[in-house]
Amino acid sequence: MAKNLKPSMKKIALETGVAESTVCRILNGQSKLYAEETCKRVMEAAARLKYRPNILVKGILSGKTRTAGVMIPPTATFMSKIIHGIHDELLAANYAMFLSWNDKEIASSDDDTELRIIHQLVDRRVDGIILRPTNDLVSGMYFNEIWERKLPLILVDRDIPEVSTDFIGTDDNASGVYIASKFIELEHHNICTFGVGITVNSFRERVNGFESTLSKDPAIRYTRIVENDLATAEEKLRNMIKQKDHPTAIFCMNDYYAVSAYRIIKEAGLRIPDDVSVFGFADIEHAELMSPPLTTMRQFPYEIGKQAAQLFLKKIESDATLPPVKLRIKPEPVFRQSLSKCNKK
Amino acid sequence: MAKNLKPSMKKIALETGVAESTVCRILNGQSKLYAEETCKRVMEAAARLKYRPNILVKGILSGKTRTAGVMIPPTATFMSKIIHGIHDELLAANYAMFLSWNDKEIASSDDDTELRIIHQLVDRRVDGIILRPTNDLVSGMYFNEIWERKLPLILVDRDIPEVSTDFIGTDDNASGVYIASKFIELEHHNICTFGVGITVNSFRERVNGFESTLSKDPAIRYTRIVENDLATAEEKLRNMIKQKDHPTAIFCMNDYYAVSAYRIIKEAGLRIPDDVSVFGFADIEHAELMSPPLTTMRQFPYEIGKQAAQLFLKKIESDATLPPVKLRIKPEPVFRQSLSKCNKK
DNA sequence: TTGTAGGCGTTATCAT
DNA sequence: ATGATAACGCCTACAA
Repeated sequence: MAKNLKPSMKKIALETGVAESTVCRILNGQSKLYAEETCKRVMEAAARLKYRPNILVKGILSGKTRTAGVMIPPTATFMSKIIHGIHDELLAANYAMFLSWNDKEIASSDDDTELRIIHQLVDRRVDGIILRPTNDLVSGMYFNEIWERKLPLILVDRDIPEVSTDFIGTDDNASGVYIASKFIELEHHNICTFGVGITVNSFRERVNGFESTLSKDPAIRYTRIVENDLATAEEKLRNMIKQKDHPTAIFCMNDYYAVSAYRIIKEAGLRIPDDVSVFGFADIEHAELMSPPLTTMRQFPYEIGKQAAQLFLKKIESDATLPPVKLRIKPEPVFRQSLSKCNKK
Repeated sequence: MAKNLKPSMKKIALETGVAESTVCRILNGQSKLYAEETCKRVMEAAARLKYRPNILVKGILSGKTRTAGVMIPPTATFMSKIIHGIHDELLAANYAMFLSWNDKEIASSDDDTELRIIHQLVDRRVDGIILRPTNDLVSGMYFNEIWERKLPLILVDRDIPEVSTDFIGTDDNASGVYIASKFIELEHHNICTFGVGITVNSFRERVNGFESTLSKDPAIRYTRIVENDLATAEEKLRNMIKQKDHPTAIFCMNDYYAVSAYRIIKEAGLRIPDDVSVFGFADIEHAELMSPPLTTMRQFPYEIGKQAAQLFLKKIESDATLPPVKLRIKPEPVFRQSLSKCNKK
């Protein structure tokens, strides 16, 4: 009977006795060209067969799939919110989103996950890619696969400095400056940073802004604890905090490290903020529930996602090669109870 | 010069002076059929042109895109973990994942987001769909679009009872039974539930198991507070808790409602668990940080996701129509400090 | 107002 | 050991 199994224009054409091109034009809104009677028959058949266009074909023909490849792990709320922003913006523009990621922290040379994912995306002819670099040592290797194909690439949250790509994230440097100024304003003179992963650009920027501000005041004693792994960092902080002249103010590279710092400070029998002030970064949910509630910087992940997707769409829909955009959204301090004026000496 | 802009088999064929079908076979691992020299030339050209196969075409030809449509909002950690499980399993099988969702709670009739998303997926010819129903009133409408095309559909977290589809989730009924038994064991005689959204099947199951167990003991006084909106539910609980004979044990439909219950109990000047015991559901992160730390049921979202994806793959890769699977993973109680023996009377 | 023909990139089939 | 051809579903020129 019906030769073709799946609904297609050909099948509609066969059933209605018109040419495929007729079906095509009617279904694509050029019905005014045709006799009302023909249109009706075609539309009716399409509805009856539950016809849906095959976008894969359009993709082949036009080279545009209205699809974005997104490589961001939804492992923390912060990241999920970025994805959320991207998603909403893409959906509004009727784009679909592939989501995939490699959540392994360490870049073992035999792990080709990133490459496999990029190939999955390229082979499906996504129009571009939005990704959050894991750290700047690894990711670079795979970027070639993207650039070689001249696919728009938008980085979020973490920039890769050596490379001129579009980037949407937080103004980390300014944040570091802000927090340092705050510590100075509160008369702290013995200060340290605490965190893991200096190969992550956002952390580096925070530290840079922070240190450059502190260094203006020669009376300040400063120690940087940003190690390659948490255990080492914790060990260092534990040792410092035991000393009589321990730091009175700690800038934690993010709120998770602040949780860790809290524990170390409390174990040493010190109080927050009376003995040690703590400033976090990111404003994760339980920052508010910590005791005392953590003072931290609130970022705008949903907004970052939205902006990233908007830029993505702009890049795609203008054929011209636009110069790379770097957008750093200013975070907002959230003052709670982990910060006070220096009580010491 | 090179006529075609993008790398393709045709282009490789042109550059190397062989036929397209030759290129095709060599690139698909049938090189032993050919002269070494030819293979080398073709491979070299492919590498030089950075050739990547166009999977869209394979999709058209084979009807298989190695792609899943996933409709789950990564709005809570629980859901992100489900997505994580699905992702890992799909990636291992070299499937790609479209992710999209409608996070509007209320089903306004002019909101066609769900339908639009399903069309996005269908039009891109996904091999099947994994989704978490928002509630059983709404989603049904759109399922037709999926069934009509005989696409495998796997439900996660929330089943839709009237419908015989594959489902992977938590054993909610057994959980309700368990918690009720626990309350009875702790000699509570005045008990209530607290939550929002009885049109959500998982909640209904929890309540069913809970109530059916309680009803075996006629000495127990029981009130169900499961309303259509949070404000109403809170109002009811607030009123109850003020009474002299307030409930001494509350089963919250999930941990978020437990947060709300905690506040109401504390505002009434009562202590947890001395005056009122609270049992949550889901084990969200800050359950542990609440004061007192919340006793709750831990679910296994990552596992749910993995199982869902495995089932998805099984459905797709066997042509036969398998009977629907319903898998309910048993959650695990996590005892912390919000639960105690009844002190009253 | 409608139809025909060719092509997009790949593969399977049937030659040579 | 290699080529030619048709087909997948859709679209665009170019007829008629």
